[in-house]
Amino acid sequence: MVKPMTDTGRRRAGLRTRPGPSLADVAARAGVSAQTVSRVSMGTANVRAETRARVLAAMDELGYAPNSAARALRSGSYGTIGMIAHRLSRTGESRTVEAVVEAARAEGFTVTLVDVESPSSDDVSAAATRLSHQAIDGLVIIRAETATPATLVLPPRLPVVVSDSRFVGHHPAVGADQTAGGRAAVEHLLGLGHRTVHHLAGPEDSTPAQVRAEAWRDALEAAGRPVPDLLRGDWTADSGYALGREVARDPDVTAVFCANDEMAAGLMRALHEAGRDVPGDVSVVGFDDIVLAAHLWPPLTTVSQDFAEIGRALVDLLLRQVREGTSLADVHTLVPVRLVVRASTAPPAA
Amino acid sequence: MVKPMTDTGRRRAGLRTRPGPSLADVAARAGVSAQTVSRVSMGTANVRAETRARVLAAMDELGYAPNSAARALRSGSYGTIGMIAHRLSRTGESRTVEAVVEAARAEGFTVTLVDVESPSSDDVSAAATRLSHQAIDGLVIIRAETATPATLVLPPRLPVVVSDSRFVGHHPAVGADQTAGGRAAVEHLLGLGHRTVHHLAGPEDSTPAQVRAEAWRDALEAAGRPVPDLLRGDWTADSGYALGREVARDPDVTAVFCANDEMAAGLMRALHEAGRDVPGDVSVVGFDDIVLAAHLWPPLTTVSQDFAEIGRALVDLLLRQVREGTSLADVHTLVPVRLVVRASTAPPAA
DNA sequence: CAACAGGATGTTAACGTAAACATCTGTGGG
DNA sequence: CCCACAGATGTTTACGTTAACATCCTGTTG
Repeated sequence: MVKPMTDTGRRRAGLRTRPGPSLADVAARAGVSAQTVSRVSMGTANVRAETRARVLAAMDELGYAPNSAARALRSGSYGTIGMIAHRLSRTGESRTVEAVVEAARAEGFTVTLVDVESPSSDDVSAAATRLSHQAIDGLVIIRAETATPATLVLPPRLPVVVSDSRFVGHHPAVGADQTAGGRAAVEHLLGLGHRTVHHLAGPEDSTPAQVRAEAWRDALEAAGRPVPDLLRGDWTADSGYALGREVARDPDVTAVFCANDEMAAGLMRALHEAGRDVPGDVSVVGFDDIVLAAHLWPPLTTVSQDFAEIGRALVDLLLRQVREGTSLADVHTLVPVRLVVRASTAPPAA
Repeated sequence: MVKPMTDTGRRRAGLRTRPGPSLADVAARAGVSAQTVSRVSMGTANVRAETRARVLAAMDELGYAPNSAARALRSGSYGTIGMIAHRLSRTGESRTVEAVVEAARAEGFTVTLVDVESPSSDDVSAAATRLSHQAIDGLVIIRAETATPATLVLPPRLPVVVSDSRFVGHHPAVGADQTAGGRAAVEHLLGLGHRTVHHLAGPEDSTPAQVRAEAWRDALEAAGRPVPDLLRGDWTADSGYALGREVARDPDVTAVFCANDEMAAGLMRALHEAGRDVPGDVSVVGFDDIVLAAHLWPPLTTVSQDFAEIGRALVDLLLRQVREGTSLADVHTLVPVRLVVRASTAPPAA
C-alpha cells in the first residue's frame, strides 16, 4: 500500500483553507523527520545546531507557518483570552481593553474581542457561548452592567473573571475602588467649604453608577449634610448638558459631583452658556480622568482610575485559573483610585 | 486488540487542557454515532427530529461544547479576524476597533486583537507573525503609521487589509477621505472671511497627519492665500496646549485648523487662559468629531469621520479575500467625511 | 409484490501537530 | 575493547472533528 503523500499540492479543493506547507513538507525538504521540525518550531528539545539551521532554512524557503489549530488541538491550549465588552469605544471600556490586551501580551496571550448589543444577561451569556466555540482558554467580562449572577449563564469549565464587584462570590472580580473615589470627591468639595454636594448620576441599571451614588450619599450623611435629590443622567455628555441647564437655574447648587467626566463636560458647557462661572459659582468634579479632562475649560478635577492595573489584575486572576485549573470565585481585587485636583473646584463664593 | 476508549476520564494529566466531553462521549450517551452528533452540532444535514432531541439532551447533560481547534483543523477556517492596532484607547483607534468588531460579528467572525508598542515596520511585522501563529483567517492593520510598504513583512498567503492609503498597490486599503476633510475645514474658515488659516499638525511620521497638512496647504494655495508656518504637534492635547500658548501671543492668528480634536481642545484651553475669545478672536476647527467635541467650550467645529463605515469596509474587503482566496491589493476604498459646524468658528473680528 | 428512491444514520479516513517511546550515534570509563 | 550512557533523531499514535462514502430503513410506485 502506498504511503499517503502529504505534499502541498494534494489538498482537497472544497476546503477554504489557507494551505501552507506542513511539518511534513518542511521535514521532507530538510531531510529530517517531522518531529525534528516540530522540535525546532517549538524551540524546545535538543537539536544539533547544523540540523536546526537546515530546518530553519527549509521553513524559510517554504514559507512555513505552524498551524495553530493543530497545535492547539494537540496541546490543549490556545494562548488566547476571550473578552466581552459593551460599547467598547467608551473611555473606561477602551482603556480597560487596552490594558487587558497589554497585560495579556506580557503573558504571551492574545485577546479575542466580542462586543454585545446590551450588557444584559441574555446578550452576555450568548456572547460567552459564542466565544467558547472560538479558541479561548479563559474569559474576561468587562462591566456586565445589567446582568446578574443569577441569570448569567456561562459555559462550564471555562475560567472567568468579571470587572464588576457584584459578581463577588460567583466569579472572581476586579474593580476600581469606586466607593473610595466617590467619597474622596465629596469630601474634597465639603473640605473646600461647600454646604452640600449635588450628584449627577449614571443610569440606574449600571453598577458603577449605583456604587458612586451610594458613596456620595454615604459621605454626605457621614458629614451630617443634607442630601439633595439625585440628578439622573445616562453617562453621555448630552445628558450632562440637559441636566446642567436645570442646575444653572438653581442658585443653591454650588458643587456637583458627576459620575463620569463626559457628563461633567456637558454640565460645564451648560453652566458656561448660562453665564455661571466654574469654579466661581459652581465647583465640578468628574470621574474617570479621561485624556481630555486636563484640557477641558476649566481643567477638570476628577477621580482617576488605574486602568493599567485593572487590566493586569484581570489577566493575572484569569491566567492563574487557566494554569492551575482551579476556580477563584471568591477572590475580589480592589484597585485604588486617586483624586486629581485641577481648576474646576474652589471654595464657594462668599 | 482493544479499541481505545475515548471517555473523559482517561485524559493525559500533563495537558493543561480543559477536558470537556467530545463528540464520542455525547454519541455514546445518546446511542448514536459521532457523525450524527456532529450533524446536530453543525445544524446542517438531515437528522430525524427525535434523534436530534436525544442528542441535544445528551449534549446538555454532559455540558458538551465543540472543540474549536479540532473543528478549525478539519474545516480550515477559524471564524476569526486578526487585528493590529497601536495605542488603541485613542479615539480614532478605539472607534475603528469597535466598528470592525461590530462588522465582523455581523459576518459571524470574532476579532483577535494585538496592540503594538510602536507603529513601526518591525513591530507590526512581528505582531503579524505572532498573530499568524494564532487562529486567524485574515488580518486587519489599523494605521501602521511609520511602517512602509517596503519594510513591512507579512506572513505569506494571509489575506490583509490596511487602514492606511499609503499601502495602496501593495495591500487593499480603506481610509477616510482626509484630503477632502482638510480642504473642507480650510474652505469653511476662508469662507467666513479669514485672510488665512494656521495649521496645528500631527507628528511628522504619521500619514494622516501628513495628508491633513497637505490638504491644508493645497487649499490655501488654491485660494491664493499666504501659507503660514506649520505648527508641529503630536496628537496630544498637551502639545495643542503648548503650541496654543504661542498662538495666543500672535494677534495675526485668527483661524486655526487642528489635525485632531484633542489638540484643538488643548489649543482652546490655552486661548482661554490667555484671555483670547473663541471664536471671537480666534476660530478653531478640529478633526475626528470625538464624543466630547459637541460639549467642549465652545462646542467644536470639526471634521467627522464615519468609523462605522470604515469598519464595515475593512471587514468586507478582508472577507472577500478570505472567501474567494484572491488578493485585492489594488483596491482602495475612500470613505467620505463631513464637516460639522458648531460654535468654535465665526467671522474674524472687524 | 418487488424494486427503488431518498432520507437517516454509521464507518472510515484525514486534517497538522506533539507526546511517548524507540532507535541510532558517538564518547568515555572500566 | 566493549559497554553504558547521553544526546540526537525517527516512528507511532492520538488529539476531536468533519468530508466522503457506505449502509440501512421506510414508504411509494409500477
